[in-house]
Amino acid sequence: MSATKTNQPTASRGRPAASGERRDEILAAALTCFVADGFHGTAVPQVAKQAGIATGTIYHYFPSKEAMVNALYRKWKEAIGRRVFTAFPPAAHVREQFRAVWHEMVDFALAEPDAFAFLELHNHRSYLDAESLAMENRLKDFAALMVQTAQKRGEIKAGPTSLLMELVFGAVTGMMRAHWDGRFELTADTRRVAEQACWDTIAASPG
Amino acid sequence: MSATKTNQPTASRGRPAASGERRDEILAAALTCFVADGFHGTAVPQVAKQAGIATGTIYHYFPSKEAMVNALYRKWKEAIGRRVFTAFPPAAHVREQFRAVWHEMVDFALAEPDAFAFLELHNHRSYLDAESLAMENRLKDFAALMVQTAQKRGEIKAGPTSLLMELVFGAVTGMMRAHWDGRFELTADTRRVAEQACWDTIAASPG
DNA sequence: TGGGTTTGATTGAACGTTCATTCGAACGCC
DNA sequence: GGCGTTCGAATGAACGTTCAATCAAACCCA
Repeated sequence: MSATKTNQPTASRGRPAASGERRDEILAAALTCFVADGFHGTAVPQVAKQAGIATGTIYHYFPSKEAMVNALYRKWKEAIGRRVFTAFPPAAHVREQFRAVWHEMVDFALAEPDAFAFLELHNHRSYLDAESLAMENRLKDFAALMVQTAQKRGEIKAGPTSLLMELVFGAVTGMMRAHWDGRFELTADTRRVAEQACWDTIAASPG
Repeated sequence: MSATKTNQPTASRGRPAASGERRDEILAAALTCFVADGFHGTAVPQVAKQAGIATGTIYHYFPSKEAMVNALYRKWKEAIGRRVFTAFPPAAHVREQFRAVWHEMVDFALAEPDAFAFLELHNHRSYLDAESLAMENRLKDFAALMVQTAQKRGEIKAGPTSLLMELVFGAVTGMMRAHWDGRFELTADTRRVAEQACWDTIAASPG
């Protein structure tokens, strides 16, 4: 009948998880919570509960809640970046390059809806650090190169490269949001229409 | 030497503000805070400080923080809705209707950047009530009617009406975000290019 | 191989802080 | 004088974070 302020043993502990596995479980739980309630709207114990672990364990893997959200952001920003970069056909015509990148992005969004929603549907500025924000630009610089090259050839509209890119990024984001909200269904046919529509956005005017 | 737990008088109080004025001041302060830090990232005393009033005064005008954010959302969603509806030329050709609506939205975004950013750049689902969310749909139903009519005439691409609308809404949102992030400048020329690009998104394919 | 030791992952109660909200006193105006 | 408005300290719940205790596994030397 110890009345000490220390904890009493209740369940199994001390068993280490396979390396890196526990960390990923925490990030997965955090993703679910952040997508539902946002960063500030999610409590750390809530993430722990979602992951099925104790609150303290989170701090064994991340020094702070902020470090955790930054790790999560980088993980998925890197994932989508690698996918797009890998799918990019350097030798193909711009129209083909665009199609490949566009479908890769949508494939990613459909395969990892929470990750896509977290990356694109939230305002991260108040808690992401400089390095995390820099990753965003690396992806966009790559896309800018593709667009700029095609602009010089007259295959894509003249005007600020960033404008054209953001119009398409924004369109895809809006499309995915509406799809998840159930405002329309994203069938193979619909995808084809949407891809063509996005290309028409930046394609050199028909005259 | 009163050691009571009540407060001592320090500054002027009790002076009533003109009717409705104080309420608007609070909403303006809340908008600034919510855009910067998000709803959950903003403390009520922070809003009070921004408004230059005491914390308690906020609760004279709003029963809770949640009621406040809902009032803010409705105020600006109604404002942009009224502007778009007023600017809409019912007798004009679809191309002209689209141009009018598009520029009205961008005008609003430039005139009220915080309001636009708050409405479109944040994920509201966790704190908006049903009535607030319903306002969103009323605006979109109106736009859907314009698009659907033109689709039947073959002036706009075939496909889910919502898809085409969301592509354009998303594109405009992405464009404004990039503009405010300083990724390009939104000059009169750029606006013209962007408007045409958005029209090309939904316009019936050149063939 | 076996018994003692070290390692480090895990726990959850506790801590100090901050949050949304309350409330009684103070104030200006009718 | 009383009513509507304003104030800001008080309140208790919830927050992010800490940490001593715990135990399973890995390790070590016989």
